[in-house]
Amino acid sequence: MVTIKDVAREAGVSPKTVSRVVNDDPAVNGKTREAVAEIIRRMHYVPDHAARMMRMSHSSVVGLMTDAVATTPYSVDIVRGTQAGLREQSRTMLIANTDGDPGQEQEYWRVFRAHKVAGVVYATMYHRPVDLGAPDFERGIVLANCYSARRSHSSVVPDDEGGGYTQARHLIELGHRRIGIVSLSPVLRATVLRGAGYRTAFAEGGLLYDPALEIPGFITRPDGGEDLVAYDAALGLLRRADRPTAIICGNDQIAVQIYAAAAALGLSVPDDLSVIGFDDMAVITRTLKPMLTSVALPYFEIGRIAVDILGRVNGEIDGPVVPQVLVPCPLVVRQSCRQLV
Amino acid sequence: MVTIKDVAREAGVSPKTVSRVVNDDPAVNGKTREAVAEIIRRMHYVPDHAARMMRMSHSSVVGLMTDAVATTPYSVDIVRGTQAGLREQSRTMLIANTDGDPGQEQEYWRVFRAHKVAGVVYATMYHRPVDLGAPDFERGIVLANCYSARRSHSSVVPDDEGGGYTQARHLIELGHRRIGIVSLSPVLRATVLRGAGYRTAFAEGGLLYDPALEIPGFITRPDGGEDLVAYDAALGLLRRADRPTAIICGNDQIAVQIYAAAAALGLSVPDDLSVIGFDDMAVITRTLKPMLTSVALPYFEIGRIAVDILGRVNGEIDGPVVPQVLVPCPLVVRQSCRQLV
DNA sequence: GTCGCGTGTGACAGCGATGTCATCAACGGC
DNA sequence: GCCGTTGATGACATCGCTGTCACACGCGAC
Repeated sequence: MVTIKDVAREAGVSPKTVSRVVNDDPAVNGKTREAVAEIIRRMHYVPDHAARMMRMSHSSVVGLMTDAVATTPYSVDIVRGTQAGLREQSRTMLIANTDGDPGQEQEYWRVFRAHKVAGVVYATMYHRPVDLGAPDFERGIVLANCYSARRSHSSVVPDDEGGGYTQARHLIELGHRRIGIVSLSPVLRATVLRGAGYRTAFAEGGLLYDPALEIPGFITRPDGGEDLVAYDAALGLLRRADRPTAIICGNDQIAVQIYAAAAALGLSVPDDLSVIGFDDMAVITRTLKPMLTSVALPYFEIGRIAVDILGRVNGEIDGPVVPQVLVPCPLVVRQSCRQLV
Repeated sequence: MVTIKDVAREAGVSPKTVSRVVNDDPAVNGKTREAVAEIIRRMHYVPDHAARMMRMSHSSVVGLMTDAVATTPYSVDIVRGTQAGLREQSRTMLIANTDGDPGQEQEYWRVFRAHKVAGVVYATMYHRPVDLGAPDFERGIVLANCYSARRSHSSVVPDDEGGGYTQARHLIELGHRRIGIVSLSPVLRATVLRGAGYRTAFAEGGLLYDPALEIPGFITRPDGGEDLVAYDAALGLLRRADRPTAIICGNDQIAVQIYAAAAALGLSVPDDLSVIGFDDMAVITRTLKPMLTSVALPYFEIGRIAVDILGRVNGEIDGPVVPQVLVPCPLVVRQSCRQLV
């Protein structure tokens, strides 16, 4: 390994001067700076992170602690967003996947402490409350896609209520008056919040919210697993005499089954039935025929913003430390919803 | 921060003894060990990674360099597998996403050098050749889901040919004799390899390979993007007088469109048409009605094995350094293929 | 009593970087 | 010609940890 001393010797200056050049200290003569910089390039000198970190007693690495985010298709974009945010700060990311196991989580908190990470983004796969169990960790922690019931940390979460409102509003604007809903498991926070959004939009549009038209598309089994029953839910809705002209889905997977149910009944999307998804998972929305209109979960943005907030919490970036950021869920219009005359 | 000296003072021993306890050096009296360990627990002492790394001049962190793996639903499992492998070695992972930009990649090689990472897993989203452009990096590098055309590094790749063989073989064993293929873009290596697999299985089963029955489901646009045209491809196949009884898909997204095309023609899966996918993306395979039989891309295993090979390359794990590992693609049987009488 | 040996422990140096403070040359003002 | 100031550079200590080597002690062999 080539060290600062090697460079210093080669350049005929002291190590401290090389250090100054590396760190853009203005108190270096232009000529010296040039010469040293050239030698650094030539020798491929890269300052040792460990030594630097030791001297400066904090690292340029941020920890990303997740239950399963980094490893499931649903919310990987949080990772991408986090990484993008960190890149702007020339930082890197140490990633820890706990698989939801508290033992592993405990272990990784130790790792993060050992690495003196500059902060931690704590992300979850589902939008839900978390309890961090007071890890004795001195640097900032920001929650992404989750929030602290005790309000102990700042959080960045999707605006599920707004997302639900957007879904319903879009259909209402297209002229739909009978709207069915095939929702996520009722135990999820997202379901509750979006339900509130639906009602607001319905009320605004002068529609009545009819509980008979809302059916869960997922049911949670006693063992914690989930069964996707959207197909049957959709059949139930579509066989009614007063068949809805549009269906709001709790996520894009539900939409897949609704397409199938509609096809089975000889109904065409969007001519006979409009469908709007949630999540905007490219793999599904762009694969279905016709392509699925959906409301996006802004995971990339969530990650990015979490990093920003983390900077504020640590006082490295100017700006207020807000307790919670609601990130809007934008509408992505494709071909699955039709304007009623 | 509580340091080794703090612990030493508290325990009334020298820092070196504390160090011995932390590192399980047997040359410590049982009583001393107990006492020191207790104090360590009580004070929440965590050895400083930077200092340790500096002293020992290598890190317990492995770099994961990817083009987009960490951030796309397709191949995130490589990340999970890598992490799982590292966990067994009590290591952690520094993650770098280049978005395919050589400038970023260059930058991250520097970061990895600065961190003195113990090695690098270089993973790509698609199975393809790569040219690492000789980064002056001293520790081991293992390629995951890609390989070096110049054979300069060990690689771990999916056995696409075997996967193709498995798809075809499964259908043949179920009695199918006319099998259509809706493949990935012909420019992909996977397409070529799987094609070879199909032919082998066809030959074994005494079937003729009919080029008219193989149609691309994706086409690559001049701008590099891809268009999913599997729906039309499927219609073409299914409207033939000598309609195939089964279709092999290049991936699971293609299967979605084939389901749709079949439904449009009033054909039922699997009664009138058997469909077998590739990739085994849970979001799709378990969402379709009926659930999709597919051949899995063993991304998790690839990541895991890559870490193992990395250990061998670095001489930390016993075992031969093989130039390439082909990881089998297992068949996952669900409900989309039917036995012909 | 001396020696050798094994066991447990500590003193000390040094890994590579940087903060602090000292040094030194050049220069303008008196 | 002297002094204070400014600008550029270097000497040195230090961050937390561990490898090396030395030392102290107890014990058995001669």
